Amino acid sequence: MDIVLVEAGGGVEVVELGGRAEGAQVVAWNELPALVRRLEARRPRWVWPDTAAVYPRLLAAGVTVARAHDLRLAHAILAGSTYVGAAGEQLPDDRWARGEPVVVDAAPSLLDLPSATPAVVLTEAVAEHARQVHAVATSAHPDRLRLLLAAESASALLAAELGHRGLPFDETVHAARLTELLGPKPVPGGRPARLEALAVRIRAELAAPGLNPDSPPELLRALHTAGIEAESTRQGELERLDHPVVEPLLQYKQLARLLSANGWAWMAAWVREGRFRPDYVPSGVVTGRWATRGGGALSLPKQVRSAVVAAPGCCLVVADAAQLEPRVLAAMARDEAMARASRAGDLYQALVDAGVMDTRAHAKVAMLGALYGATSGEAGHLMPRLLRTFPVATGLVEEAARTGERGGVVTTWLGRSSAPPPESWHEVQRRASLPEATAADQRRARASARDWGRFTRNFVVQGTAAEWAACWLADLRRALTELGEVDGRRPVLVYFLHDEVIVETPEALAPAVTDAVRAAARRAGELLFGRFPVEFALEVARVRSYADAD
DNA sequence: ATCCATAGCGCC
DNA sequence: AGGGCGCTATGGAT
Repeated sequence: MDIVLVEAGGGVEVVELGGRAEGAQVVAWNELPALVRRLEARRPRWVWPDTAAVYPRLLAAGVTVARAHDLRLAHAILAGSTYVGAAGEQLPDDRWARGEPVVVDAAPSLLDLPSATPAVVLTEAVAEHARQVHAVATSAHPDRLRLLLAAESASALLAAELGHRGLPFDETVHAARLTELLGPKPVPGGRPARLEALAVRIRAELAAPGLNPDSPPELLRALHTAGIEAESTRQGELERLDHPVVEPLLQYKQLARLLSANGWAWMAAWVREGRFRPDYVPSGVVTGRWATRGGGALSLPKQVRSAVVAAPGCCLVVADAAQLEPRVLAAMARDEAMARASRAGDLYQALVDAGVMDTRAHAKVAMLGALYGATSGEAGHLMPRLLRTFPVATGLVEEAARTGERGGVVTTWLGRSSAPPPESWHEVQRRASLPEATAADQRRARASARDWGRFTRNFVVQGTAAEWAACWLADLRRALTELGEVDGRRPVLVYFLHDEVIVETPEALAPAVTDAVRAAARRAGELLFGRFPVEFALEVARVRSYADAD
């Protein structure tokens, strides 16, 4: 059963599609939670313009829903997908994908406040939904697209739930860590004591009294003045220098980074009542990965993870998919040899055991090089062996690269297509083919063609890996609701990071959660790739603190 | 005062 | 000359 829900005026309009109920119900926002709770018992799919605009308000009222169809996210996928044929032309209105108002209910008066969320009349939402259903049904892969849209919408629900629930975060632990490393919390705008002490040493070593080590240009000039030849102030380059300033400078940079990215100000802004609540943006990345807005949740440094501690009586089940992208590539390419390696557990070690690579480190560099399009250095050197060993899998990414170099569009396994290159890209290519083109024009064109090729090469793998992860999440989210509760607490997802999840659970349910996480990974593999025998290995840890997970 | 690009570093 | 991001501080431009 599908129920379409749109915001209308000060409330919402709700209608059941294909149901017996005549017409739509109009309810005020404060009546909505009760209505949703009542209808949810019938396990509907909620069809709405934008999960991010509606669901947080329901969560705030204590209401969760099991299934949804996000018209905005679905539109973005379908309008660009090469799987969608002529029906795609009926999805021209990009306002759907951007979450902008599609139709405004009434002529705005001077007193109307601008709405933060799209105003869509019910008939428009119903019509858009019908267009999307038709586009899927008439596509080259209806089953894949249906799976993708379901997983995408489930991700949207989960993203709102994660933002609402937050990641358990012990401010006392983090504050103690900051004080230990940086010194006591400074006055606003001031430098912590340990950082200031390092700055003093740096200035002395470089004989640069007024130097602000936070300024890369200033620092570079000071290095030059001191007779140190460096091209940049990057860590990797500083490490190679032989000079007494290097040690305090590297320490300074590391601590300054901690202070600015995850210091006291960060904690005050993003941690409340023992929970870190970032703002997740599912599909915020072109490849379909999640992004975040504020809080930097997708780069929670290892240094900070000791403060992520489960509530009393609970523990964290931390699971991450080992070498997800190569496994995904093996499956989508139907590469039997690489699939065999995937079943060995550690895919990189399997390459060593098979005599393909001499060390695990080399195997990893070579594999990532193939996914990213490395041409030089160590990875470039190891590439020929990989091409010979896995011609099918590497052939798939090579082909994706060539498509991109020609300015073409590539598509993930479930049907997300890359955007075509911008007009400026074509312009560069055109200029190089003119009779009067210079050698520089041609060099530039070749370089930008290769750049776009590396993008499309990685897009198909990174994008399909994101699809696997979304299916994994969706199944896990559902499975966790069936595990019951202990002392009023039930297992819940609290974090997601590309190929890694954290479930906070009562201790007693941790074994069941571990099973559910593994079962969900198996099911995700089957949902995407059927019976093709690729194994999606998980590393699962049961810990009190996130820092103990690896 | 505010916007924008860059450098640098964190994560996958 | 290795893909995708977010974030902060800086410094020049407006």
